[in-house]
Amino acid sequence: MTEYLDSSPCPQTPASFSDEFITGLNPAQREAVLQPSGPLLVLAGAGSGKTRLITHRIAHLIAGGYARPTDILAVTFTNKAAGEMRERVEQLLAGRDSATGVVLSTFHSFCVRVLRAHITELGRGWTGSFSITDQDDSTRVIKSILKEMGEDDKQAPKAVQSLISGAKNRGENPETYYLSQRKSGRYEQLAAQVFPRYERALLVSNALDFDDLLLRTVELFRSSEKWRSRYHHRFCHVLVDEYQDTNKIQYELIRLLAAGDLALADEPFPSDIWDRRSLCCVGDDFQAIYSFRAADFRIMLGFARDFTGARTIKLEANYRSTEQIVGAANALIAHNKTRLEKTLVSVAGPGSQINHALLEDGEEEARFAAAKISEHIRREPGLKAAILYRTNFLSRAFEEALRRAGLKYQIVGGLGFYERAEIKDIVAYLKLLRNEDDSLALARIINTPARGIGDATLEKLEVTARECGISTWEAVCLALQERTLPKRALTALESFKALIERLRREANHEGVPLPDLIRTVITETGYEASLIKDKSEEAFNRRQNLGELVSAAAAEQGERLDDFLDHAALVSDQDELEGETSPVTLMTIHASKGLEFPLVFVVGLEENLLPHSRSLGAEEEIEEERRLCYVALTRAQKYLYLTEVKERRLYGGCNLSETSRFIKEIPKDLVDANQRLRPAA
DNA sequence: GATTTACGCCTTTTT
DNA sequence: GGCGTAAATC
Repeated sequence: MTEYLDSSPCPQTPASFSDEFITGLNPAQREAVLQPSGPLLVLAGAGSGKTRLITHRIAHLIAGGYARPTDILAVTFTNKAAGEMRERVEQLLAGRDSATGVVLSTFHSFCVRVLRAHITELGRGWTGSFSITDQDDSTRVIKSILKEMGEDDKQAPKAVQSLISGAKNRGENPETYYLSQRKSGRYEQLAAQVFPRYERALLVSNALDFDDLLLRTVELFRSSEKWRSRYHHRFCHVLVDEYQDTNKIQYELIRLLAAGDLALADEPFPSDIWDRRSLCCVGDDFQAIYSFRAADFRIMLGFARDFTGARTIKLEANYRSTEQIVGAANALIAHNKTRLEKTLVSVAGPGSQINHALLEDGEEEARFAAAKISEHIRREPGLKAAILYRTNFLSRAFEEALRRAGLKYQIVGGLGFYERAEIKDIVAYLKLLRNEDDSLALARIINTPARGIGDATLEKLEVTARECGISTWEAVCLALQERTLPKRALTALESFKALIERLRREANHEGVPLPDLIRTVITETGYEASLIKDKSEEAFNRRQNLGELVSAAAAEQGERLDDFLDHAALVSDQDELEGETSPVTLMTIHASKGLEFPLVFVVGLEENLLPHSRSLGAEEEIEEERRLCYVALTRAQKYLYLTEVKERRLYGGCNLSETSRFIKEIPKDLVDANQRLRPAA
């Protein structure tokens, strides 16, 4: 585990002025790059060169002598964004300085590193080998707590999980949440009851959920003067990407890093704290589409108030899209009340009109898209297209139509590699090897493959564990000692325990390469044998996936088990979207943020779909849907098609559709509404 | 303890 | 209309 803290405090006076990294930038971008100290908010409109700005700023800080690479922390929301930025900074500095020391990571992986090094000092019982619990597992824990409480509502686990997650991201703890929820709805009351038990369950498992990663890091910095000040002094230059998507905890973390001790008091910071440091937050309130995940773009709107002396720079030149597309997006977003003043101007020049088509039904809509894409590609070979929709179930019809049209496509979303059952199983074994108290991992694999330890046995072990306040693994050891279970169960448990201990010795043995360890786990546990026995095609695929897991471990030369597990927990499907080789990409609008395509279809532009029926309540929700539509439109570079349907089939039934209000908010003169599906050739 | 059948669900989801 | 979970059966 690499530690962050090993360097002396930040310098420094600039060695020499360098204008090397501002050539080719527009005046607003230059201003943002050439501001080496102080708080800076950059409002970066869609397609305004945000990544360019961040990477050039980092390069300038280093090459200009304002900072050493190790003084810089840049946080993003996805591993993909972090990776791309690292690559570009390295290119910019190629041959002279190295960007290797720059800490460029996601909020979550940054926090994991900090916590692996210091979490014991929180004194709450977690150790540095804590497990990371994903959303799926955390819902599972909540489900079992609810079951114990005699609550068997099917929606409850997910609802409660999201309420608890929301509460944690707002900085609430079980006590404050309980007090604030006395008079609220059913799920809220349930959540208030589950919350403390959930927290205890994670602690006993020596596990942290995604929210904890942020929360406990903030807790550590708040409680430990030493680490707060060490990290504050270490990172004099902090950059935050997608600032509109930060939540309260992330904001608190940024404050602690930027201001150190001063962040504890609820007072404005004196301006001299910025003498040798900077905080640069980059975002676009028009693209805030994650409030359902507790992100709060009002944090960004309050930047100037929070950081006195802050400068705000707007990047309003759009290099991506034609005038028509930018015009439509501007007109649409103008209908939102809560937003900062900002008008995107296309510098890409005029293009063709936006196309709007009203089709009979979903099938015709799909055929229309496929036909138009073929037509465009015939005219401009190599053109890349995207089909964007609000909800995943819309993808089906398009897949079918694209297949028939002979167009290759890729779908973003769905099950990621590390979300597949067989991968999660093997990862669960590995987690258990590192952290024996991980009762979630243990529950997952204790009878996978089947080894005669059934639900009844596991249930008894878990009850004992709960009653004694110990982990399930400890309960297994206890049961074996006291012989408190039927003979058959004990025999099965005995050999399970021996298996895990054997594997653990293997894992702790220095010099065993990780791929070999994973191979051993796959074979020794009988996992592979059970897949070989199963003659189905699915079992075959699973074996292939496990092979990929071994290759993934082999690809990272010399990676340790700890790092591999962290990687597996924090990597997402989004990150794997590389090499857009297919001519057509299908995805939700959410997944498309940050991407661009010459040809874009935004489909299903109907009331109840976009805006979604569940968002029709409050005005704020409609505004979020409008921002979602804004994100969709601004993905397009040259050609944009908006489609809707007269009759939409939902869950078997047929529904008459109504044109989305967002279509009506786009000026008519920008739109060619006479698009028809011509009979297929 | 494993296999089958029926029931009930159906927004988005950076980590 | 299709999928995943959960009770019911062998």
